[in-house]
Amino acid sequence: MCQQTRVDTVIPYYERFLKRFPTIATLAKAPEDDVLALWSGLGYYRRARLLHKGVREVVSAYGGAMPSDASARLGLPGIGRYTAGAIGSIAFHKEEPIVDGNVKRVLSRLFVIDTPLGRSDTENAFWEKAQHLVRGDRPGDFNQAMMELGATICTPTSPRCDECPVRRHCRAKKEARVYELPVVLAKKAPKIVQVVAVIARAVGDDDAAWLQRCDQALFGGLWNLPMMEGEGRDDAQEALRKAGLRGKLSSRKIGDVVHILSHRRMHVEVWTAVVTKQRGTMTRRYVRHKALKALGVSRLTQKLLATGAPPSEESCSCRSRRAHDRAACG
DNA sequence: AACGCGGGGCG
DNA sequence: CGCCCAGCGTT
Repeated sequence: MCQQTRVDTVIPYYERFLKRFPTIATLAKAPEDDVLALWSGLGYYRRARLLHKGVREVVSAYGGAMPSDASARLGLPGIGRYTAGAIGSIAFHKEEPIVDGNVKRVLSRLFVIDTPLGRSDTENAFWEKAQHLVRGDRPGDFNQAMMELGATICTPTSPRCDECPVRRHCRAKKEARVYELPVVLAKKAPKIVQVVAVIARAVGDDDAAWLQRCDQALFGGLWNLPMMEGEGRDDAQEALRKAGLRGKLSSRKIGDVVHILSHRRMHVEVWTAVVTKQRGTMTRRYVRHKALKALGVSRLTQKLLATGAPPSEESCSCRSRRAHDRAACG
């Protein structure tokens, strides 16, 4: 969960997740929908799918116990250098390094590593330094201390060098280059995408909306509304058709939603439709609002569904459940 | 060696 | 509004 996501954001998800899946066995046994349901809103949903896949492999290939061997760990889905090192150093007390965003900042300053982040030579330099430093009988504590140092003292914009326990060893401080490190390359501007989405309800049943589980890269494994790139009524109609639905589209869009991702800026037109009743399949079906929390759903989908339901008092914990369900599905 | 992949909180 | 976060897998 902590891959590219702040610890403070993760904590409530983590608590809920471990309450529901306290062991490798329970997680391995669970359907993917259950796993994604608890991940909903956290983002980077591939992490959840890889975790699930990895845990199943731990069961099938290693008898349900995380392998202590480093290369075996690295071979598991979802486990890269960082996670392998975290497990190795913290769980197995092995002298394995950890390099995360915090550690990169600390090391780049400590040793003046001034090549750009993300470049392989730069990244290798970090791992080499970290590997060299993690010596002793408490590698887990050392690694966590490095991350903590980066999180609390050696911060991106306002480092507190006067309080830094390793200030005397810091080459960047000595050379007054702390503020120029690490070197971050300019990131590409997010691509703007115009999208139409349709909240489709069956005739005589306004309590459920048609969702389909997509497997493509964006929001893979999650349940989404019929959606496609485009704008206007014709494209909304096309989205409905592509979803395999027949029915009447609303005369106008009912709203617009802007959704910001790190690499995309999505402008979404929200339409509604009343469609002929239809049986669902494994990957597409009507979902009642109450059943929504049992499935993986992105924030975007939550926003889109909420567009048809102006918040009465509180957004989620309504007293009148039925009215809320009805409203939230358009 | 680059790039795609969410979402939120803070300056 | 921009930045960056206890990264990983794919191309």
